[in-house]
Amino acid sequence: MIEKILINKIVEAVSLIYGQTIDSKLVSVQKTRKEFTGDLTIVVFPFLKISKKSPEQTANDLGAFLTENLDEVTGFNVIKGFLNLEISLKYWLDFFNQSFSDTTFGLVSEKAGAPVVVEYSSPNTNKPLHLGHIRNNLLGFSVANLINAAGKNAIKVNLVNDRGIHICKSMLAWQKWGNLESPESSGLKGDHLVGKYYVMFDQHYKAEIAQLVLSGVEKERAEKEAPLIVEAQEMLRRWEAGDAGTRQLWEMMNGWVYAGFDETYRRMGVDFDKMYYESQTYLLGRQLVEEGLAGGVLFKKEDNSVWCDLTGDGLDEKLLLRADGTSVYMTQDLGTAQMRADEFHAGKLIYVVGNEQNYHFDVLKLILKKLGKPWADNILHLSYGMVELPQGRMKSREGTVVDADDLMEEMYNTAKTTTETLGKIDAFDDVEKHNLFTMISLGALKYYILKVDPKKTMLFNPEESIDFNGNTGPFIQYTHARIRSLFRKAAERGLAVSTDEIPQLILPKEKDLIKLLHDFPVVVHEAAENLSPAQVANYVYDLAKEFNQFYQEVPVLKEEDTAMIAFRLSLAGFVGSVIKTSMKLLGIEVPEKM
RNA sequence: GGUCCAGUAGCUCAGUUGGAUAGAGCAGCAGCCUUCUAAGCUGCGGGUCAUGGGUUCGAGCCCCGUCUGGAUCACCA
Repeated sequence: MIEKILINKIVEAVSLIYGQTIDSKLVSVQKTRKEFTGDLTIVVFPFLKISKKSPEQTANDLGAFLTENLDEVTGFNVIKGFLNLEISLKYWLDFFNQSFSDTTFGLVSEKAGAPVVVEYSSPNTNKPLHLGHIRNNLLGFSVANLINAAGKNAIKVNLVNDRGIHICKSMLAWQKWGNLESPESSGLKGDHLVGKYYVMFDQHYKAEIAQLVLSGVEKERAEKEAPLIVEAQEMLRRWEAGDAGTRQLWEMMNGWVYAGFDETYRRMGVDFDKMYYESQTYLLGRQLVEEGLAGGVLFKKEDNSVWCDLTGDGLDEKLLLRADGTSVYMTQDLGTAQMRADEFHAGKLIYVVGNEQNYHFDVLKLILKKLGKPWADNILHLSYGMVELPQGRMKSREGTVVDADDLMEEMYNTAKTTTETLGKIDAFDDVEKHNLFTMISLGALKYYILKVDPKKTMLFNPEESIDFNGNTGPFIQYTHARIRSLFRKAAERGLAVSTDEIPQLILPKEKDLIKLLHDFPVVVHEAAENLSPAQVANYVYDLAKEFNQFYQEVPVLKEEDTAMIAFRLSLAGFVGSVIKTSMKLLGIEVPEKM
C-alpha cells in the first residue's frame, strides 16, 4: 500500500532532516487534485513548526528525500504547502498485474475475531412490510455483507414481533368479520390479508369511540372502554394463559403472515441465519431483573413494579417489570441481548433499528452496564433515518404508506417497459427477460436507497426512483453489461486477455482507472467500519462513470496494437469484476447483457 | 420544556482523523450514434455550505450562540 510507505518514509525524512520524531498521524496523504500534476499529495503545514522553514522549502526538502529514497516516487512539484508526488508507472502496473484477475479483490477471505450479530428487519406480524422496512432490510443485509467482506463472520438474525395487543386486534377482527377468509379463499397474500383485518379493527374501534363520545362519554375514557379494545385485551390475556383456541387462531394467522413475509424477503433477496420470535423471548430478561434487584442496581416501588434509576445519567426512571409482574419491551431486550452474547460469543451486537428508538438503545446499554455486563459496550445501534415521501412522512391513517410488494411490482413493470422500449434484448427468451427485469428493478430500488448515508433522513421520490439514468443502479449495471459485451466480442474474434506484454506507456484515463481500482480494498474496509453501504455505492458509481469516460474516448477492440487490446481488455475486465463485487455487497446483481 | 439529530446548487445527494479554486445526478440549454451497447459521453448556466461569533497557517467539517425542520422523553413495541 503506497500510502503507508509514504507515511513511514515521511516520518523518517523529518527525523533525519530536522532531527525530530513525529507521530505518523500528522502525515496526511491524499489524492492530488485533477488540476495539478502528480498522483498523491502530502500536506506539509503540520511540519513547519519542526522544520522552521517556509512551506515551499519544507516541501522541497521532503520531496527531494522521497524521490531519492523511494523507487515508487519518480518526481515531485510543490505548490504552496502542498507536495505533489508522482508515483512510478511501475508501481501502478505491478498492482494491476497482481490484482486484475483476482475475482475476490478487495475482500478479506480469512475470518478473524469474534462473530458479529446483525439484527435487522424485526417486523410486526399484523401488517405487511412497507418502505421503511425496505430501508431496514437492505441496510441490514448489506452491512452483514460488508462485515463478511472485511474478514469478520456476520450472523444475520431477525426478531419477529409476533405477539401483543396489536396482533390480537387483527385476530379479533378476523374472528368477527372474517367469515373464515383465508389466503387461499381470497387470493390475498397472507400478510396483506392479516393487515386488512388490522385496519378493519381500527375502523370499527374508532367508530365505537365516536359513538361513545356522542353519548356523552369523555374521549379518553371512551378509548379505554370501547367494547372492542376491552375484548382485544381479554384475548391477549387468554393468549398469555395459553388458551388453546386463541393459540390456534394466533398460529394460523401468523402462519399466513410468515408465508407472506417469506415471499417478500425472497423477492427482495434478503435472508437470515436465525429467526427469533418474541413469543419465545418475551419472558426472558426477568432473571436479569431479579439479579439486578438483588444486587441493588434496580429498585421496587410500593406497587411492586421494578425500575431502574437513570436520573444520575441525565435520563428518567425506566420501568422493567409492571406491578403485576409482566415484562415490557425493555425487559425482553435485556434478555435477548444476554442470550446472543452467550450464544454467539459475539464481538459486536448490531441492531439495525430506526433513529426513533435512539433513546431505547441508550437506556438498554446503560442498564446492561449497571447490571455489570462488560459486553454492553459491544452493542451498536445502527440508527438509520426515516424514509419520507415528497408529501412528508408516511402515515397509515392517510393511506400514504408505500407497500413493499406493490413497490417492487411497480419497479418491475417500469423496468420491463423501459427495457422493451430500448429494444436491445429481443433475442432473450421469457425467463431471461424476467430475470433481467427483476435485476434492473431491484437494482434501481436498492441502489436508490443504499446510496444515501444510513444515518440521514432520506426522501423517496417515486418518479426519481424509477429513473434509470445518471447516478442509479441500472447505470452501473449497464456499465457492467458493456464490459461483458466487450468480452463476448473479443472471444468471437479470438482475442485473449493477456498481460504478457504490458505497455510502457499508458493513457491518463487508464491510469485514473487503475488508481481508482487501487482504492477499492480501503473503501470496503471503511464502509464495514462505518456500517455504511453508501460508501460502496458512491465508490462504484465513480468507478462506473470513470469507465464510461474511458470507453468513450479510448478504443479497446478497435485498437490496432494487439498487446494494447489485451491490456485494455484486462483493465475493462478488472473494472467489471470490481463493479460486480461492489454491487454484490449492496445486494444487487449485475447482468451480462442489457 | 429537557435531550438528541439534521440544514451544502431549483430538487436529490457526495464531500469521514480540518487542507488547494466545494463536487455529482436530476431538471434546463447546446452538441456527439453507417464504427467496441446513446440506460452512454461532451459542453454551458446554476453556491453568502441556514445564520452570527470563536479556535487555526488553513473551517462545509471543530467549539459557542441564534433560526428552521425532525425524532424522542409510555406500566406501546
